[in-house]
Amino acid sequence: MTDTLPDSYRPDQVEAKWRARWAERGTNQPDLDRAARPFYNLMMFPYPSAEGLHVGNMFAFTGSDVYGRFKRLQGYDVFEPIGYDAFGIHSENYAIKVGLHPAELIPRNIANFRRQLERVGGMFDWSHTLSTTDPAYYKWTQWIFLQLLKAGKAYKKKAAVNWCPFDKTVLANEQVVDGKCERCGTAVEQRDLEQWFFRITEYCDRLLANLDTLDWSDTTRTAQRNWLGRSEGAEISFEVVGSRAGGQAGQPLNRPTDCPPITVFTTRPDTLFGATFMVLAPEHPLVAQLTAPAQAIGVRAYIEAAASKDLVARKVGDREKTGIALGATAINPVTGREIPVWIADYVLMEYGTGAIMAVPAHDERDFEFARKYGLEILRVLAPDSRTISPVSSVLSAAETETDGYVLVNSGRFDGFSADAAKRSITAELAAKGQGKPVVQFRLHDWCISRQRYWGPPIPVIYCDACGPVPVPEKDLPVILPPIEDFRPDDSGISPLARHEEWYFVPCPTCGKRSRRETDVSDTFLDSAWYYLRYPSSEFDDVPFDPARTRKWCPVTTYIGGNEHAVLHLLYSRFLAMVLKDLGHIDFEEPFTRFRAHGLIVKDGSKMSKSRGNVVIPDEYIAQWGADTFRLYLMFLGPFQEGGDFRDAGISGPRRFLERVWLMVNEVEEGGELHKPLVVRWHATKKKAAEDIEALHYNTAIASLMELVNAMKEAGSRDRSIVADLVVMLAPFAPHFAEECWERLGHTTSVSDAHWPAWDERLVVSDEIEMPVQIGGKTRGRIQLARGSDEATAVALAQAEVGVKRFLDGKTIRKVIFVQDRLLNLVVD
RNA sequence: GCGACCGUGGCGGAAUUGGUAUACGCGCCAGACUUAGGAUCUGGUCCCGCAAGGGGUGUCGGUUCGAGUCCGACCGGUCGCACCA
Repeated sequence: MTDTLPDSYRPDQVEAKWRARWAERGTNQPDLDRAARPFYNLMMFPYPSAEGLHVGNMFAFTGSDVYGRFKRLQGYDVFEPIGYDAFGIHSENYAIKVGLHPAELIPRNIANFRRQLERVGGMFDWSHTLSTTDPAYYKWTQWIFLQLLKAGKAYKKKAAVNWCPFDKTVLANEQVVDGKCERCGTAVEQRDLEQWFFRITEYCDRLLANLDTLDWSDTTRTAQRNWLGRSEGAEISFEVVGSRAGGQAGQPLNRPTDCPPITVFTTRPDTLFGATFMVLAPEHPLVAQLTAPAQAIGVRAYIEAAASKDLVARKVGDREKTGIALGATAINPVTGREIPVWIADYVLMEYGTGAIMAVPAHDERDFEFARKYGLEILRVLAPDSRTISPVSSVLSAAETETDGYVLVNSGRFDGFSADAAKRSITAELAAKGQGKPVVQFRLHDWCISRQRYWGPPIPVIYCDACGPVPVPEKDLPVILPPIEDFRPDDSGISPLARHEEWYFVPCPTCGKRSRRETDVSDTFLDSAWYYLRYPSSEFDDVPFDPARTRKWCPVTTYIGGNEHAVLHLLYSRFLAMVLKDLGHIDFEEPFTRFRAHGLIVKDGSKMSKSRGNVVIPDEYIAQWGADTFRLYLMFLGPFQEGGDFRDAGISGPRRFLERVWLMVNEVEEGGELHKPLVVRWHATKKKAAEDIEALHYNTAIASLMELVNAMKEAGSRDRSIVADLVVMLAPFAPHFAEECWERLGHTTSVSDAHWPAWDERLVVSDEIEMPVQIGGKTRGRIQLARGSDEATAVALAQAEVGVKRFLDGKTIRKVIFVQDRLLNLVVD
């Protein structure tokens, strides 16, 4: 056990020694049941790719680890787990590409990840690791699905989905970028499939309201707010005229029919007088009834063309608007005028009611459409009601900047402000039963179905007699069968359906031969609850033990990438709310504090395989050691902003460690310390602590370097200072600090030391060198006692050389004195 | 298009409430020690100028005794979202 290392700093030996000791001693395993001050330090678990951890992962994990180690030095019982988000399309596609089975690849990748994670010195509790692909884990993912199903929060419906013909699977809207599959770049189509959904939209209000209570970075909260997309407005009903009920031919136009009114959602009920036509989404259920016979052929062709596009292509904003009139008219409820009804694919069935009232004068899209098809444009907002002629003014573009405008061409509402008109018009419509105030969200229900292999099977059985039957909890997990032919085909049926022994099962209710659900669930479901599993990972009879969960959850601090600011974090929040409502947990916000880290770039551009600038950390760690590598990553830029990885920079942190190493090995006892060094010492203890708490690791490290520089300058290797330095370095360079700590005579781990206390009276010196400015320009300096207010007198008496000549022939008009900061003499 | 953020030496980056611009590190220059150094140590390093001094934080303007910091306009960049009615 007394591994004697040479006097020169040999990172490879030091790090190997301490890795072994930590494992032997269980240094990084808090007692989860008895911890007095639990601190759950979570980082986003990685997808275990075949390439191994890249520098970006290392940066993120190290930054989180530094924070966890710091909290431990502050006396917390820090639980810092790590695991693997190993299910999902990414693994499956890679497996297909290299012709191996994911079940074979993933364990191999995980082993490699673990080796790297240990090598870099993370304070991970390996006794509580997990992989989402482990049946002991996904058993509970399936259990969660069943709880939602039981509670009516999961449902199945046929829905238009994005279909990637290459990956042969459904994609979430978020996975489609510019009409293309985010993974493979193939153009996405639209298909109708039966899908499982979670009712996240029921939680919109809570998801939004709680944001104000969270200690999260503003950018992340803003992103979530935008994603939820709350807007206030009104639903308005338009009676239909001149349509043909049931699409039958031969009835005269222009007479009321039994067609129900068209309901639209608008945020601008104040512009209702300017609604000169209506537009429905091509999929709108009333389209068939509203289509006049003369238009039937054209309308059908238009609908088919729209359906052949993917859902995202429909949403690309700069596309030219197209549409077709249905040959029906509706009645504007406030003007009584008949306005034509059109369909156009710029109106989306998924938002609002799938129908809009078009106000071309004040909406760019409607304006463009009206221009193209020669529809009436009627201005209803103007700077002043008297300056605008009552007839429609000619506009060259939609007038959308209408702050402070008032209504015109709006009958009895002329002169109303937009806000007043919104209220009044909505109220009037409501009184007539033709409208009501409505709040809309942009968020849709969460589609969790994936027609894929590599995921947890959704635990449902379809029986011809009993219908869909949930798999009984005692039968969980529904094991993902180890089939060889896991490739998806374009049938839209999961590969699992081809596996007959698995596919056909007796109905749990009646025992008849039935079929399993063959869709697997979204990877985001795996990751939406993993934080609950870590503290309880050794329990196999419950997903999360109540006592453990109460002690450790919610997560104290969560650090991760902003790319998950919306989906992962939103889904996790939603699931926590559901689990709380169902009585499984007693909190509804899973992550008390969230911070997003920055991105590491290489030579100014994002690292990517295609650019060929991906940095493999292993080589750097081998050459420089994990401690130097960690220190460098944390020093190269602000953690929350990321930075540029450049080879040259890494030698600085290494030299710094070498210097500290020398000090430790030549440490001196006792001796008197010069005041400036004492001040620097105490100031560093304070500043480094504050900086680490704020995740300003780069400046924390800089302050430690300054302390070392000050010691060198003073020729001091004082034992107390060196010991404090070692402790403060421990979060960044843990193996190094352990070795130094031992050499200083300690037998316990440096991670069980305490962050050095500072004396608040000693963090600033009592002598100040104060700048003296004349007219705002620094002309000299004076020595002054802290707290002194005699700067002016001192400056005039003491600073002849530097200051006086600037005062010759001038009058001092004003004296600006900021205590302990500066003196500014304003002259004429 | 909308939203958020950001422009500081040769480079990565520091700068409490507006208060000595460029901390810390890299690189570079000079010197020392060396058979040697791409090791180590010492000193220097925003620009112009011998100096006194002057200029300087993307550009232009404003507020202020004082602006990297606040306000307005513009230029450039990064990241989200994107026909959301």
